[in-house]
Amino acid sequence: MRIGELAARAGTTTRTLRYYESRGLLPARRDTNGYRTYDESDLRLLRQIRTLQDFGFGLEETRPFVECLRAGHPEGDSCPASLQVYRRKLGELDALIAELGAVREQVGRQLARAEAARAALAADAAVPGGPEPECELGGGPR
Amino acid sequence: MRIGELAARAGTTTRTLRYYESRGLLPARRDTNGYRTYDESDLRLLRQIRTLQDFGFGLEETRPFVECLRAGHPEGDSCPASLQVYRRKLGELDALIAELGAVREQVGRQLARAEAARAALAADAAVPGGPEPECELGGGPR
DNA sequence: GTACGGCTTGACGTCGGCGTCAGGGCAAAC
DNA sequence: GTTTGCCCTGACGCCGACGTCAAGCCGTAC
Repeated sequence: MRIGELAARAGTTTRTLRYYESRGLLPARRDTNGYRTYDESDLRLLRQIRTLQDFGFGLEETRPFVECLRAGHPEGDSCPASLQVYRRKLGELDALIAELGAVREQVGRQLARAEAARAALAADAAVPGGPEPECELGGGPR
Repeated sequence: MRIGELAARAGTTTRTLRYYESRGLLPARRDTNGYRTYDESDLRLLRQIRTLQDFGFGLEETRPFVECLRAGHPEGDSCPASLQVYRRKLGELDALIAELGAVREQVGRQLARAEAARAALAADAAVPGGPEPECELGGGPR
């Protein structure tokens, strides 16, 4: 099969395949007119790459999986190097999720605080004789 | 104060301040020799920007906060536009955290599966007369 | 013949937030 | 006078995974 068909079957683009080839990740045979030629095994490699990419793996991180498959192993993660990538990724994910969770909490607190401040201002404005607003925001009369 | 001092006091670089200025986020007055001049209020604006940047906000997302402060409000998040940014960010964070959590789970399952497969192979290799391995990994005959 | 779709290589563009140089000016210290 | 330190503008570099355009070849259909 040629590059367009492979791209379509993997749900990607020809540009992407040429890029992978330029990175040495998915080399192609050439037929007589210079066109790239692929077979079903290439489709498997490509799908492995795409799956990992969808997980957020960098291209280089997919290499051990691809080489594992190319070495004849039944799965891309049948090799120790692939397992190492999995483990490293899990650690990165955990760290990132923890960090994002902390940020989320911080932002949530800031929002709650700011909303409470605004609510206080509004209440002040609504109560005649209440505290004076600090600026044009509250817009209360004096 | 000049650019170097402001940068130092905010824990950032002069390059960063010039960049913010180029984006219209933190304009500077100029003294007679063309040097940028800042005051304490600029330091407040800058610290607001930096805090949000540390939270992962994009530069454009910090703009409402900066403009809020510049308008004379006591806090960068005293304005509705800032609250909107907070809320949008919370949504993005929740979505991202959920997505990363799902990925983490998937990767964790893949790792567990792959490790189990390797353990099975090792056990097979250790037990004479056990099941045959599939490839040179286990190295068994057929 | 020619029009068309698919293929080729090469190279620049994208996005954000700066880093890092190149080349030169201003002011104070020695 | 000259060295030192800070300042200026302008412009390219970076990172990743491609998108997109340019210019041209291959083969088939009309």
